[in-house]
Amino acid sequence: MKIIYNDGRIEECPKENELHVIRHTAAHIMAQAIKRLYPHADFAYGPATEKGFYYDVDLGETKLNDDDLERIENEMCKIVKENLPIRASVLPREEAVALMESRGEKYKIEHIGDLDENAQISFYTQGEYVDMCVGPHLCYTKALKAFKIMGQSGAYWKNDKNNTMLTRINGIAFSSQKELDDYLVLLEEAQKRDHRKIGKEMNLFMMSEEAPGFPFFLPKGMALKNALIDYWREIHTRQNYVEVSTPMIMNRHLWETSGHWDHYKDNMYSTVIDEDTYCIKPMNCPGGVMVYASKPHSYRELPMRVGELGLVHRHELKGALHGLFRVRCFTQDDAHIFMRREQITDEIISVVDLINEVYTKFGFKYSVELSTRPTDSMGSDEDWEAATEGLKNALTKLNLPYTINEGDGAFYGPKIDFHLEDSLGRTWQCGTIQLDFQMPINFDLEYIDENGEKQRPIMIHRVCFGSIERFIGILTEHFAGKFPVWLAPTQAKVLLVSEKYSEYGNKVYEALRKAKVRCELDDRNEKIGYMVREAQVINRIPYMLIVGQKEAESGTVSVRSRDTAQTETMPLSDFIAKITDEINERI
RNA sequence: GCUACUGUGGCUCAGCUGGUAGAGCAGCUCACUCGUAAUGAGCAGGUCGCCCGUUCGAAUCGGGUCAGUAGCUCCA
Repeated sequence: MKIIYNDGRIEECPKENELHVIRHTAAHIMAQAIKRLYPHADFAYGPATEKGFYYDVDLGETKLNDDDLERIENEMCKIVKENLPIRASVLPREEAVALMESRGEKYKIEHIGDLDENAQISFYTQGEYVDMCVGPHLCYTKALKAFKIMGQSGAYWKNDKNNTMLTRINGIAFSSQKELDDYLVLLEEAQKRDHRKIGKEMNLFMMSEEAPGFPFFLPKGMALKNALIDYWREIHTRQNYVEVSTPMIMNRHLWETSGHWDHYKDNMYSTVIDEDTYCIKPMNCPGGVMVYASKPHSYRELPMRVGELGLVHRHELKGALHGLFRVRCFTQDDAHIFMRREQITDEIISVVDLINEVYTKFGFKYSVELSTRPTDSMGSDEDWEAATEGLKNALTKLNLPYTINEGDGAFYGPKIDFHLEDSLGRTWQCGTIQLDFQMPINFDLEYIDENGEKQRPIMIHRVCFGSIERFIGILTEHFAGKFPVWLAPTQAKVLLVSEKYSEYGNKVYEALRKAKVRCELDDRNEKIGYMVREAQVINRIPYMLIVGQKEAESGTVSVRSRDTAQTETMPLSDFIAKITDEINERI
């Protein structure tokens, strides 16, 4: 595949850049199509992305509907057919501005203003269309083989909500029609794993118009959540964490001390009690801090690891809500670690190890970000510097690759964030480790050192799952609802071949219950195929125990596996031993 | 909060240009007592998210509002 660079060179495209160039050219061709249909369109940015491409365009008062998008796509096809040559050119700054002015491209002019003074400003031309762009691009419009417009949305100029709202039209492009078709099939498959859909099918959770963003956990979802919590308690006890529970509602005064009132009040729910303002906790830290402050501490107690499964409420913008991924109330598997300065690196390493252990257990791939000081924050530059260095040191020591997310830290400290992918490849922050020098100052926390002197502890705020709700969403999509036995809401279901065997079926069911297996009995007058389908396909139950004459006579069960659809007949006691082993796999 | 779109029985959906709703699944009842991805028949279930308006008449048109979807902004 030949491509043209902005200095006019035409060369073979490195394989790894092909898709990017194809998508970037697709963006230009789309812009050209838009300009033909809407001559008043002003273009902003139109990059290739990881999945496709988009162009942000100012259409003034014009609103687009689906038919309009189809028209744009058709016009793109025409441009491809016209097989226009794509040419590059470079202009000095003034001429570049003049050219863009003559074409009424105000965003491009503003863009030139943002560029380095000596920057070469290059343009790509195809037919009547000219775009300011560094390239490279395909050499002919016909070289674009496969693309599709996927939708539109609003987007702010320069991603700043104080700027004009532009129309973002996004699409996907591939090097062949087959790859495009494959991708669309993949998308369909991914949608089948959507936790909102599976959550409904499996009766895990529900939402109500009466409580937007506040999920209801149904019995099945609660079983899953509790299994996850059991696991969490086991590993945290092993790591010498203790657990507390602190109040959901506390006086506004406390939130002023912690700094939440100043930095976070737009996201906090509050209420009036006896003429005083009380806030519903958006975070657990002040509670944890109060527990620490409730008595004096010796350096011998440090590091002190205090866990709390805290239900927090945050007023998130309604447009941001998304199934279990973005909700207004969620359970944080929180912990606050109080420690001495010299313990920072070791503690962070041990928390990273723990998070890694958990994610590895589920087979998750994750990415790590280091988020630094935001504009709206508190504390001295030195403390922020030291805290950020502390996190960096730990990451370096662990040899963990990470990217830096400038200005995305918490208002009280920098953080290491762990991101997990959903079925569509969108990433969601789950685990986070935040180093905090501020809260101990605000609450005047101290411990007595080996010389009998008062010292200020440092705090870590950390979560593994992040939000149990979000984590369950990720888990659901990761496993497509086919949870491992130890997590599955229902682990085994007894299916009767006919009512005649209900006595033996009940015996099997009771034996399973006694063995602490989460189980059900299907004694409806239905064909076995019907019950199997429901248990395996809809409810995704790991084991179906088919019970009929044969089994009743021999004291066995026919075990059908959800994952292999194979059946194996074994004595009931053998099955109980087998499933008990699998339930214990969580440890 | 912003942009576009969507909103019909528990679930998935049909209902063309306005004449007061239809299917499949699930549920219930009955028959069949059945061996591993849907047995058959019958019954019941909706003032079409909500409010206002246009009209002789609105699930269908207009406005508002609430909720949801995709993305933006923001965030676990």
